[in-house]
Amino acid sequence: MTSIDDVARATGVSTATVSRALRGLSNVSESTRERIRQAAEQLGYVASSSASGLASGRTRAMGVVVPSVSHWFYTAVLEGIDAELRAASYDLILFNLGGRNGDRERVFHRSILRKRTDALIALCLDFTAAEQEQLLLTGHPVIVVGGPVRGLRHIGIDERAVARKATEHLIALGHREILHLGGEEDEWLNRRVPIARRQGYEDAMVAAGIPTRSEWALQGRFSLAHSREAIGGLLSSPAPRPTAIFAGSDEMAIGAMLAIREHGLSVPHDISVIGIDGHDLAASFGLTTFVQDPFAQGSTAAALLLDELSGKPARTKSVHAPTRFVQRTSTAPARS
Amino acid sequence: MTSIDDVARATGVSTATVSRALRGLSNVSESTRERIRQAAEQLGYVASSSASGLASGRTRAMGVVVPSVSHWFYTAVLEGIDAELRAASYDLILFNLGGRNGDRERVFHRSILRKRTDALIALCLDFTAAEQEQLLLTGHPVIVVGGPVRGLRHIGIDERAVARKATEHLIALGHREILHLGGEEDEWLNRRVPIARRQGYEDAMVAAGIPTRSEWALQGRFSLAHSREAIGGLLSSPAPRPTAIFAGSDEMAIGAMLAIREHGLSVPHDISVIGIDGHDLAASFGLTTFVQDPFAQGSTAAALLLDELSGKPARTKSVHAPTRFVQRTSTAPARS
DNA sequence: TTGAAAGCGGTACCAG
DNA sequence: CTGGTACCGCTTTCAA
Repeated sequence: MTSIDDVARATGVSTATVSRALRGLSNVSESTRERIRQAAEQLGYVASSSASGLASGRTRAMGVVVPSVSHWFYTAVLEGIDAELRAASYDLILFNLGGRNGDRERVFHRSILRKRTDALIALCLDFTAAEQEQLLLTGHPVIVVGGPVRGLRHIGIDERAVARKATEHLIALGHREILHLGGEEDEWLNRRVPIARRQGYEDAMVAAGIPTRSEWALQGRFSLAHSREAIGGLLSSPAPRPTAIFAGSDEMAIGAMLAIREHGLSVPHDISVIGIDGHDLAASFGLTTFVQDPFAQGSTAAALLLDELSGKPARTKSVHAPTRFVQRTSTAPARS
Repeated sequence: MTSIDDVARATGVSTATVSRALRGLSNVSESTRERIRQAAEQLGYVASSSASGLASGRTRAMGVVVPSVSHWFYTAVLEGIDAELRAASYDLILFNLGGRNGDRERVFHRSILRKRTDALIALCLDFTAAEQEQLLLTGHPVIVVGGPVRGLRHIGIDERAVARKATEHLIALGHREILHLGGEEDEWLNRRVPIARRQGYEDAMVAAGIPTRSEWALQGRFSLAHSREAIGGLLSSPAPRPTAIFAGSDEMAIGAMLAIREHGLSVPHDISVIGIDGHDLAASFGLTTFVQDPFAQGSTAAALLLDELSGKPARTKSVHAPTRFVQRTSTAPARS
């Protein structure tokens, strides 16, 4: 493997100059720089990240901690982060907590703290106090994307407010029998998201003076299949039917729509459905929803950290990402 | 940041011994090892990956090159790889080529070759001769998951054979008017996958003596939305309708099913649909398909590279991953 | 079983 | 603008 010495030898300058030239530092004459560049290119020289990391204390890599990689939201954020990092030629190290059974403990200890990254982005994760302490100990800038985490700044939509607005849309259409299909309020994830969305629903109901019924709080576990089953079960039962459903995510909303159609009912004629997210599939299903832009959230977060790494002052406060209401064909006025 | 010297000082042994003890090498007495372990734990010491990488020549990280991260197949493979790496406490560095406009060139040069990884897994990518050469130059073991690449070993299903079997299923049901909804045969991806799937379709048709029609080769671009539109367009036109559709992926198949239903037709009564993949959504839509297991493919690939890194002899030949036929409700006998 | 010391391949400070 | 040269923090012979 060709090293910096080879390049130095080939060009007749010192390794110090080669290093400076190749990194684009200013104090190198253009002619030397060009000569060095050519030699490096010709020899196929690429600096070892271990060596430069050790010497400079900067790894030029960013860590991204995700609860899983197979959900629309996570992958979209990941793409956004990646786009930004790629532009800055930073590498992306993926720390997958691996769902509920991939022990966080070890991932945390072995990898994240291994000084392999200059900064960290966490997706929709809640951290224990101990974990947060460890994170701060690394001295790396950290930011959370997706769900608020006490003690850490984050960027994400105002979950509760958006959920409220979505529910209000249904209420404004004259619906009062509104079911809430919620995500799992589970410990290993950031439970604050599904909780906030449920609360937004309740806010709207309370404000409109509509009583909520416990049997109309269904669990869709953020999954299309589970939601389909849950709503299917309801429709098969003799229980009273809602005239509208507010789902805590588009995937759940679509699952509900499938179930409704399978029962020979029509969306929105018999039951209106609204979601939150702006999932890829939403348009294909004609789902009315509040669209958020996870790609932008990811790239914003990455850009922010990159800025800090290059010396700009840190912004410690959290940011609310925008959402946009998109009316499609899954919601309609309640039949009187 | 606590370094190995701190631990050495705290325990009164040399850094060499600390290093050996913490890495579990055999030539350290159990008592010393335990003492060192405790001190390390207590001080919160974690070895710097840059330093150990530089000294040992091993980074304990694996690179994964993906064309994008937001498709079912890629994320599933990624999860599989990750599970394996996590178990071996290897880190995963994600190299996202970023679709068609994220310049591969730079990603390749700057990152992959930066000696940041010990091995490389490429998903469904075709490489130029130059790229392959660079890969080999790194001296790292490489494997491809998903689509065959000339010159590199790979693990993936037998695309052509599976496509043929899927089509034969339709033929066996008495269908002759079979449309093929194919993926994009695009340069920046591994075009061999969609091509092989189309060829499998043609193989089956030819073998059954059924002429193929050019107007029944539609482009679904591996996307649900595009497929829905393509099939929707066909059904809106006065063109003759097929009695069955073989889609080159489940996502495309589902798009087709949506379009068919939107046109007031029934699946499978009016049109049968079959896919390939075993996508998460397939079950919810009752899609008959050939299921593959990308998670397993990913973990197999990772395990194989890990083995080689730990000295086991390399297996240079490619492997065909298994598929499983799953009959659901989207296919039925042709009406006579 | 343990220690001493020479690197690993760059970076960055200090001279010139 | 360029060169000399201590490190960076760990691994790995080689000796003891």
